[in-house]
Amino acid sequence: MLKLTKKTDYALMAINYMAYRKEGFLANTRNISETYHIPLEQLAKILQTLSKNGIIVSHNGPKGGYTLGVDPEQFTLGEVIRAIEGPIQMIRCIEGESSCSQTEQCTIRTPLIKIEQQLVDFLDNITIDTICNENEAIDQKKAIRGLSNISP
Amino acid sequence: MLKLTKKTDYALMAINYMAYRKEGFLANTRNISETYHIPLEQLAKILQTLSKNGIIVSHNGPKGGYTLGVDPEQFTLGEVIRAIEGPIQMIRCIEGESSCSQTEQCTIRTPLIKIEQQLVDFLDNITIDTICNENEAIDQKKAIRGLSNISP
DNA sequence: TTATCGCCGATTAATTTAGTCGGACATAAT
DNA sequence: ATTATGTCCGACTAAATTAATCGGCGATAA
Ligand code: FES
Ligand code: FES
Repeated sequence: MLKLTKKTDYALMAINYMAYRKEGFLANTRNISETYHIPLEQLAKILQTLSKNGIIVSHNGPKGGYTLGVDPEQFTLGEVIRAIEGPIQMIRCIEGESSCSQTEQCTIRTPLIKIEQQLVDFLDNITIDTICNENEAIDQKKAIRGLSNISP
Repeated sequence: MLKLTKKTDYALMAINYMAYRKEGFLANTRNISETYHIPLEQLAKILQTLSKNGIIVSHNGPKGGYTLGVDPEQFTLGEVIRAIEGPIQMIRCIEGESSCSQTEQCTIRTPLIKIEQQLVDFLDNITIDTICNENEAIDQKKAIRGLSNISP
């Protein structure tokens, strides 16, 4: 049903949690886990993946945690999905690898690849702030914007 | 990974098989199954579902089979997906039913529903002929169009 | 030097998707 | 009428994917 994975859900929540925070704020796994009732161990894994992909930045040791590593207004939903779930693919039979028994006579593959590309473009045009904007952090955001508008 | 189900794949292949056929042509499950190497029993199920949704029309008895029940230039990919896989939903937590343990404090649900709606609109604007056009049936199609162009 | 954090591989459990089985009903041809 | 060939339908098993857990390591601020 073209569903996003629960992992992606969690990832987006975590990113949202970190977005538009004060300089120096560190989000740790436990806090996020408790805030959203996400299983700790699983969230840890997800954050590690995000970190490995540079989407968030890790700070080790006690009082450590994570910081958002990208600009919510530049970074897109498509990239988050790819980081967590791997490449976006509507069709399952990729050229070369793991071809299904239909690959030879499949008539719908080529046209679906084009549609898939449009889907990817669509997701790559949805910035993270579209998702983060609808909650309380919006106030902080406005404050930040107000500041940066002083020196145009 | 926003993947389409194999069932949908099969459904699209079958629809493609039936599209732009001569008046009176009946496609039977066995033929389609052998042409594309789709497991017979499974294809049968899929065709029954399509039939129940009016996408194809069934003709019982020997020499029976199926006929396309919709206009490939009017009918969309979104409707096929819905017929086979149920409603398109990126997010898994639907209001009321089966709420996950995050529903209460989930910050990403509302914005994702909007994005999901855009996705649905996108799929509802892709007509079946976009998928069927890229193969040999195109000749037949042109012939049909040529005929109908005689009397504008 | 220790308690608190992130890091990682492997494993198990749950859910979803794929494919199968067995038997009913419809009908055209013999 | 009987038969062969087709659709129809529910329940079932198998495979694949996703969700969640476990156990132990490494970094570092207090
Ligand atoms: S179903 Fe595998 S290539 Fe189309
Ligand atoms: S994860 Fe269930 S509502 Fe968002």
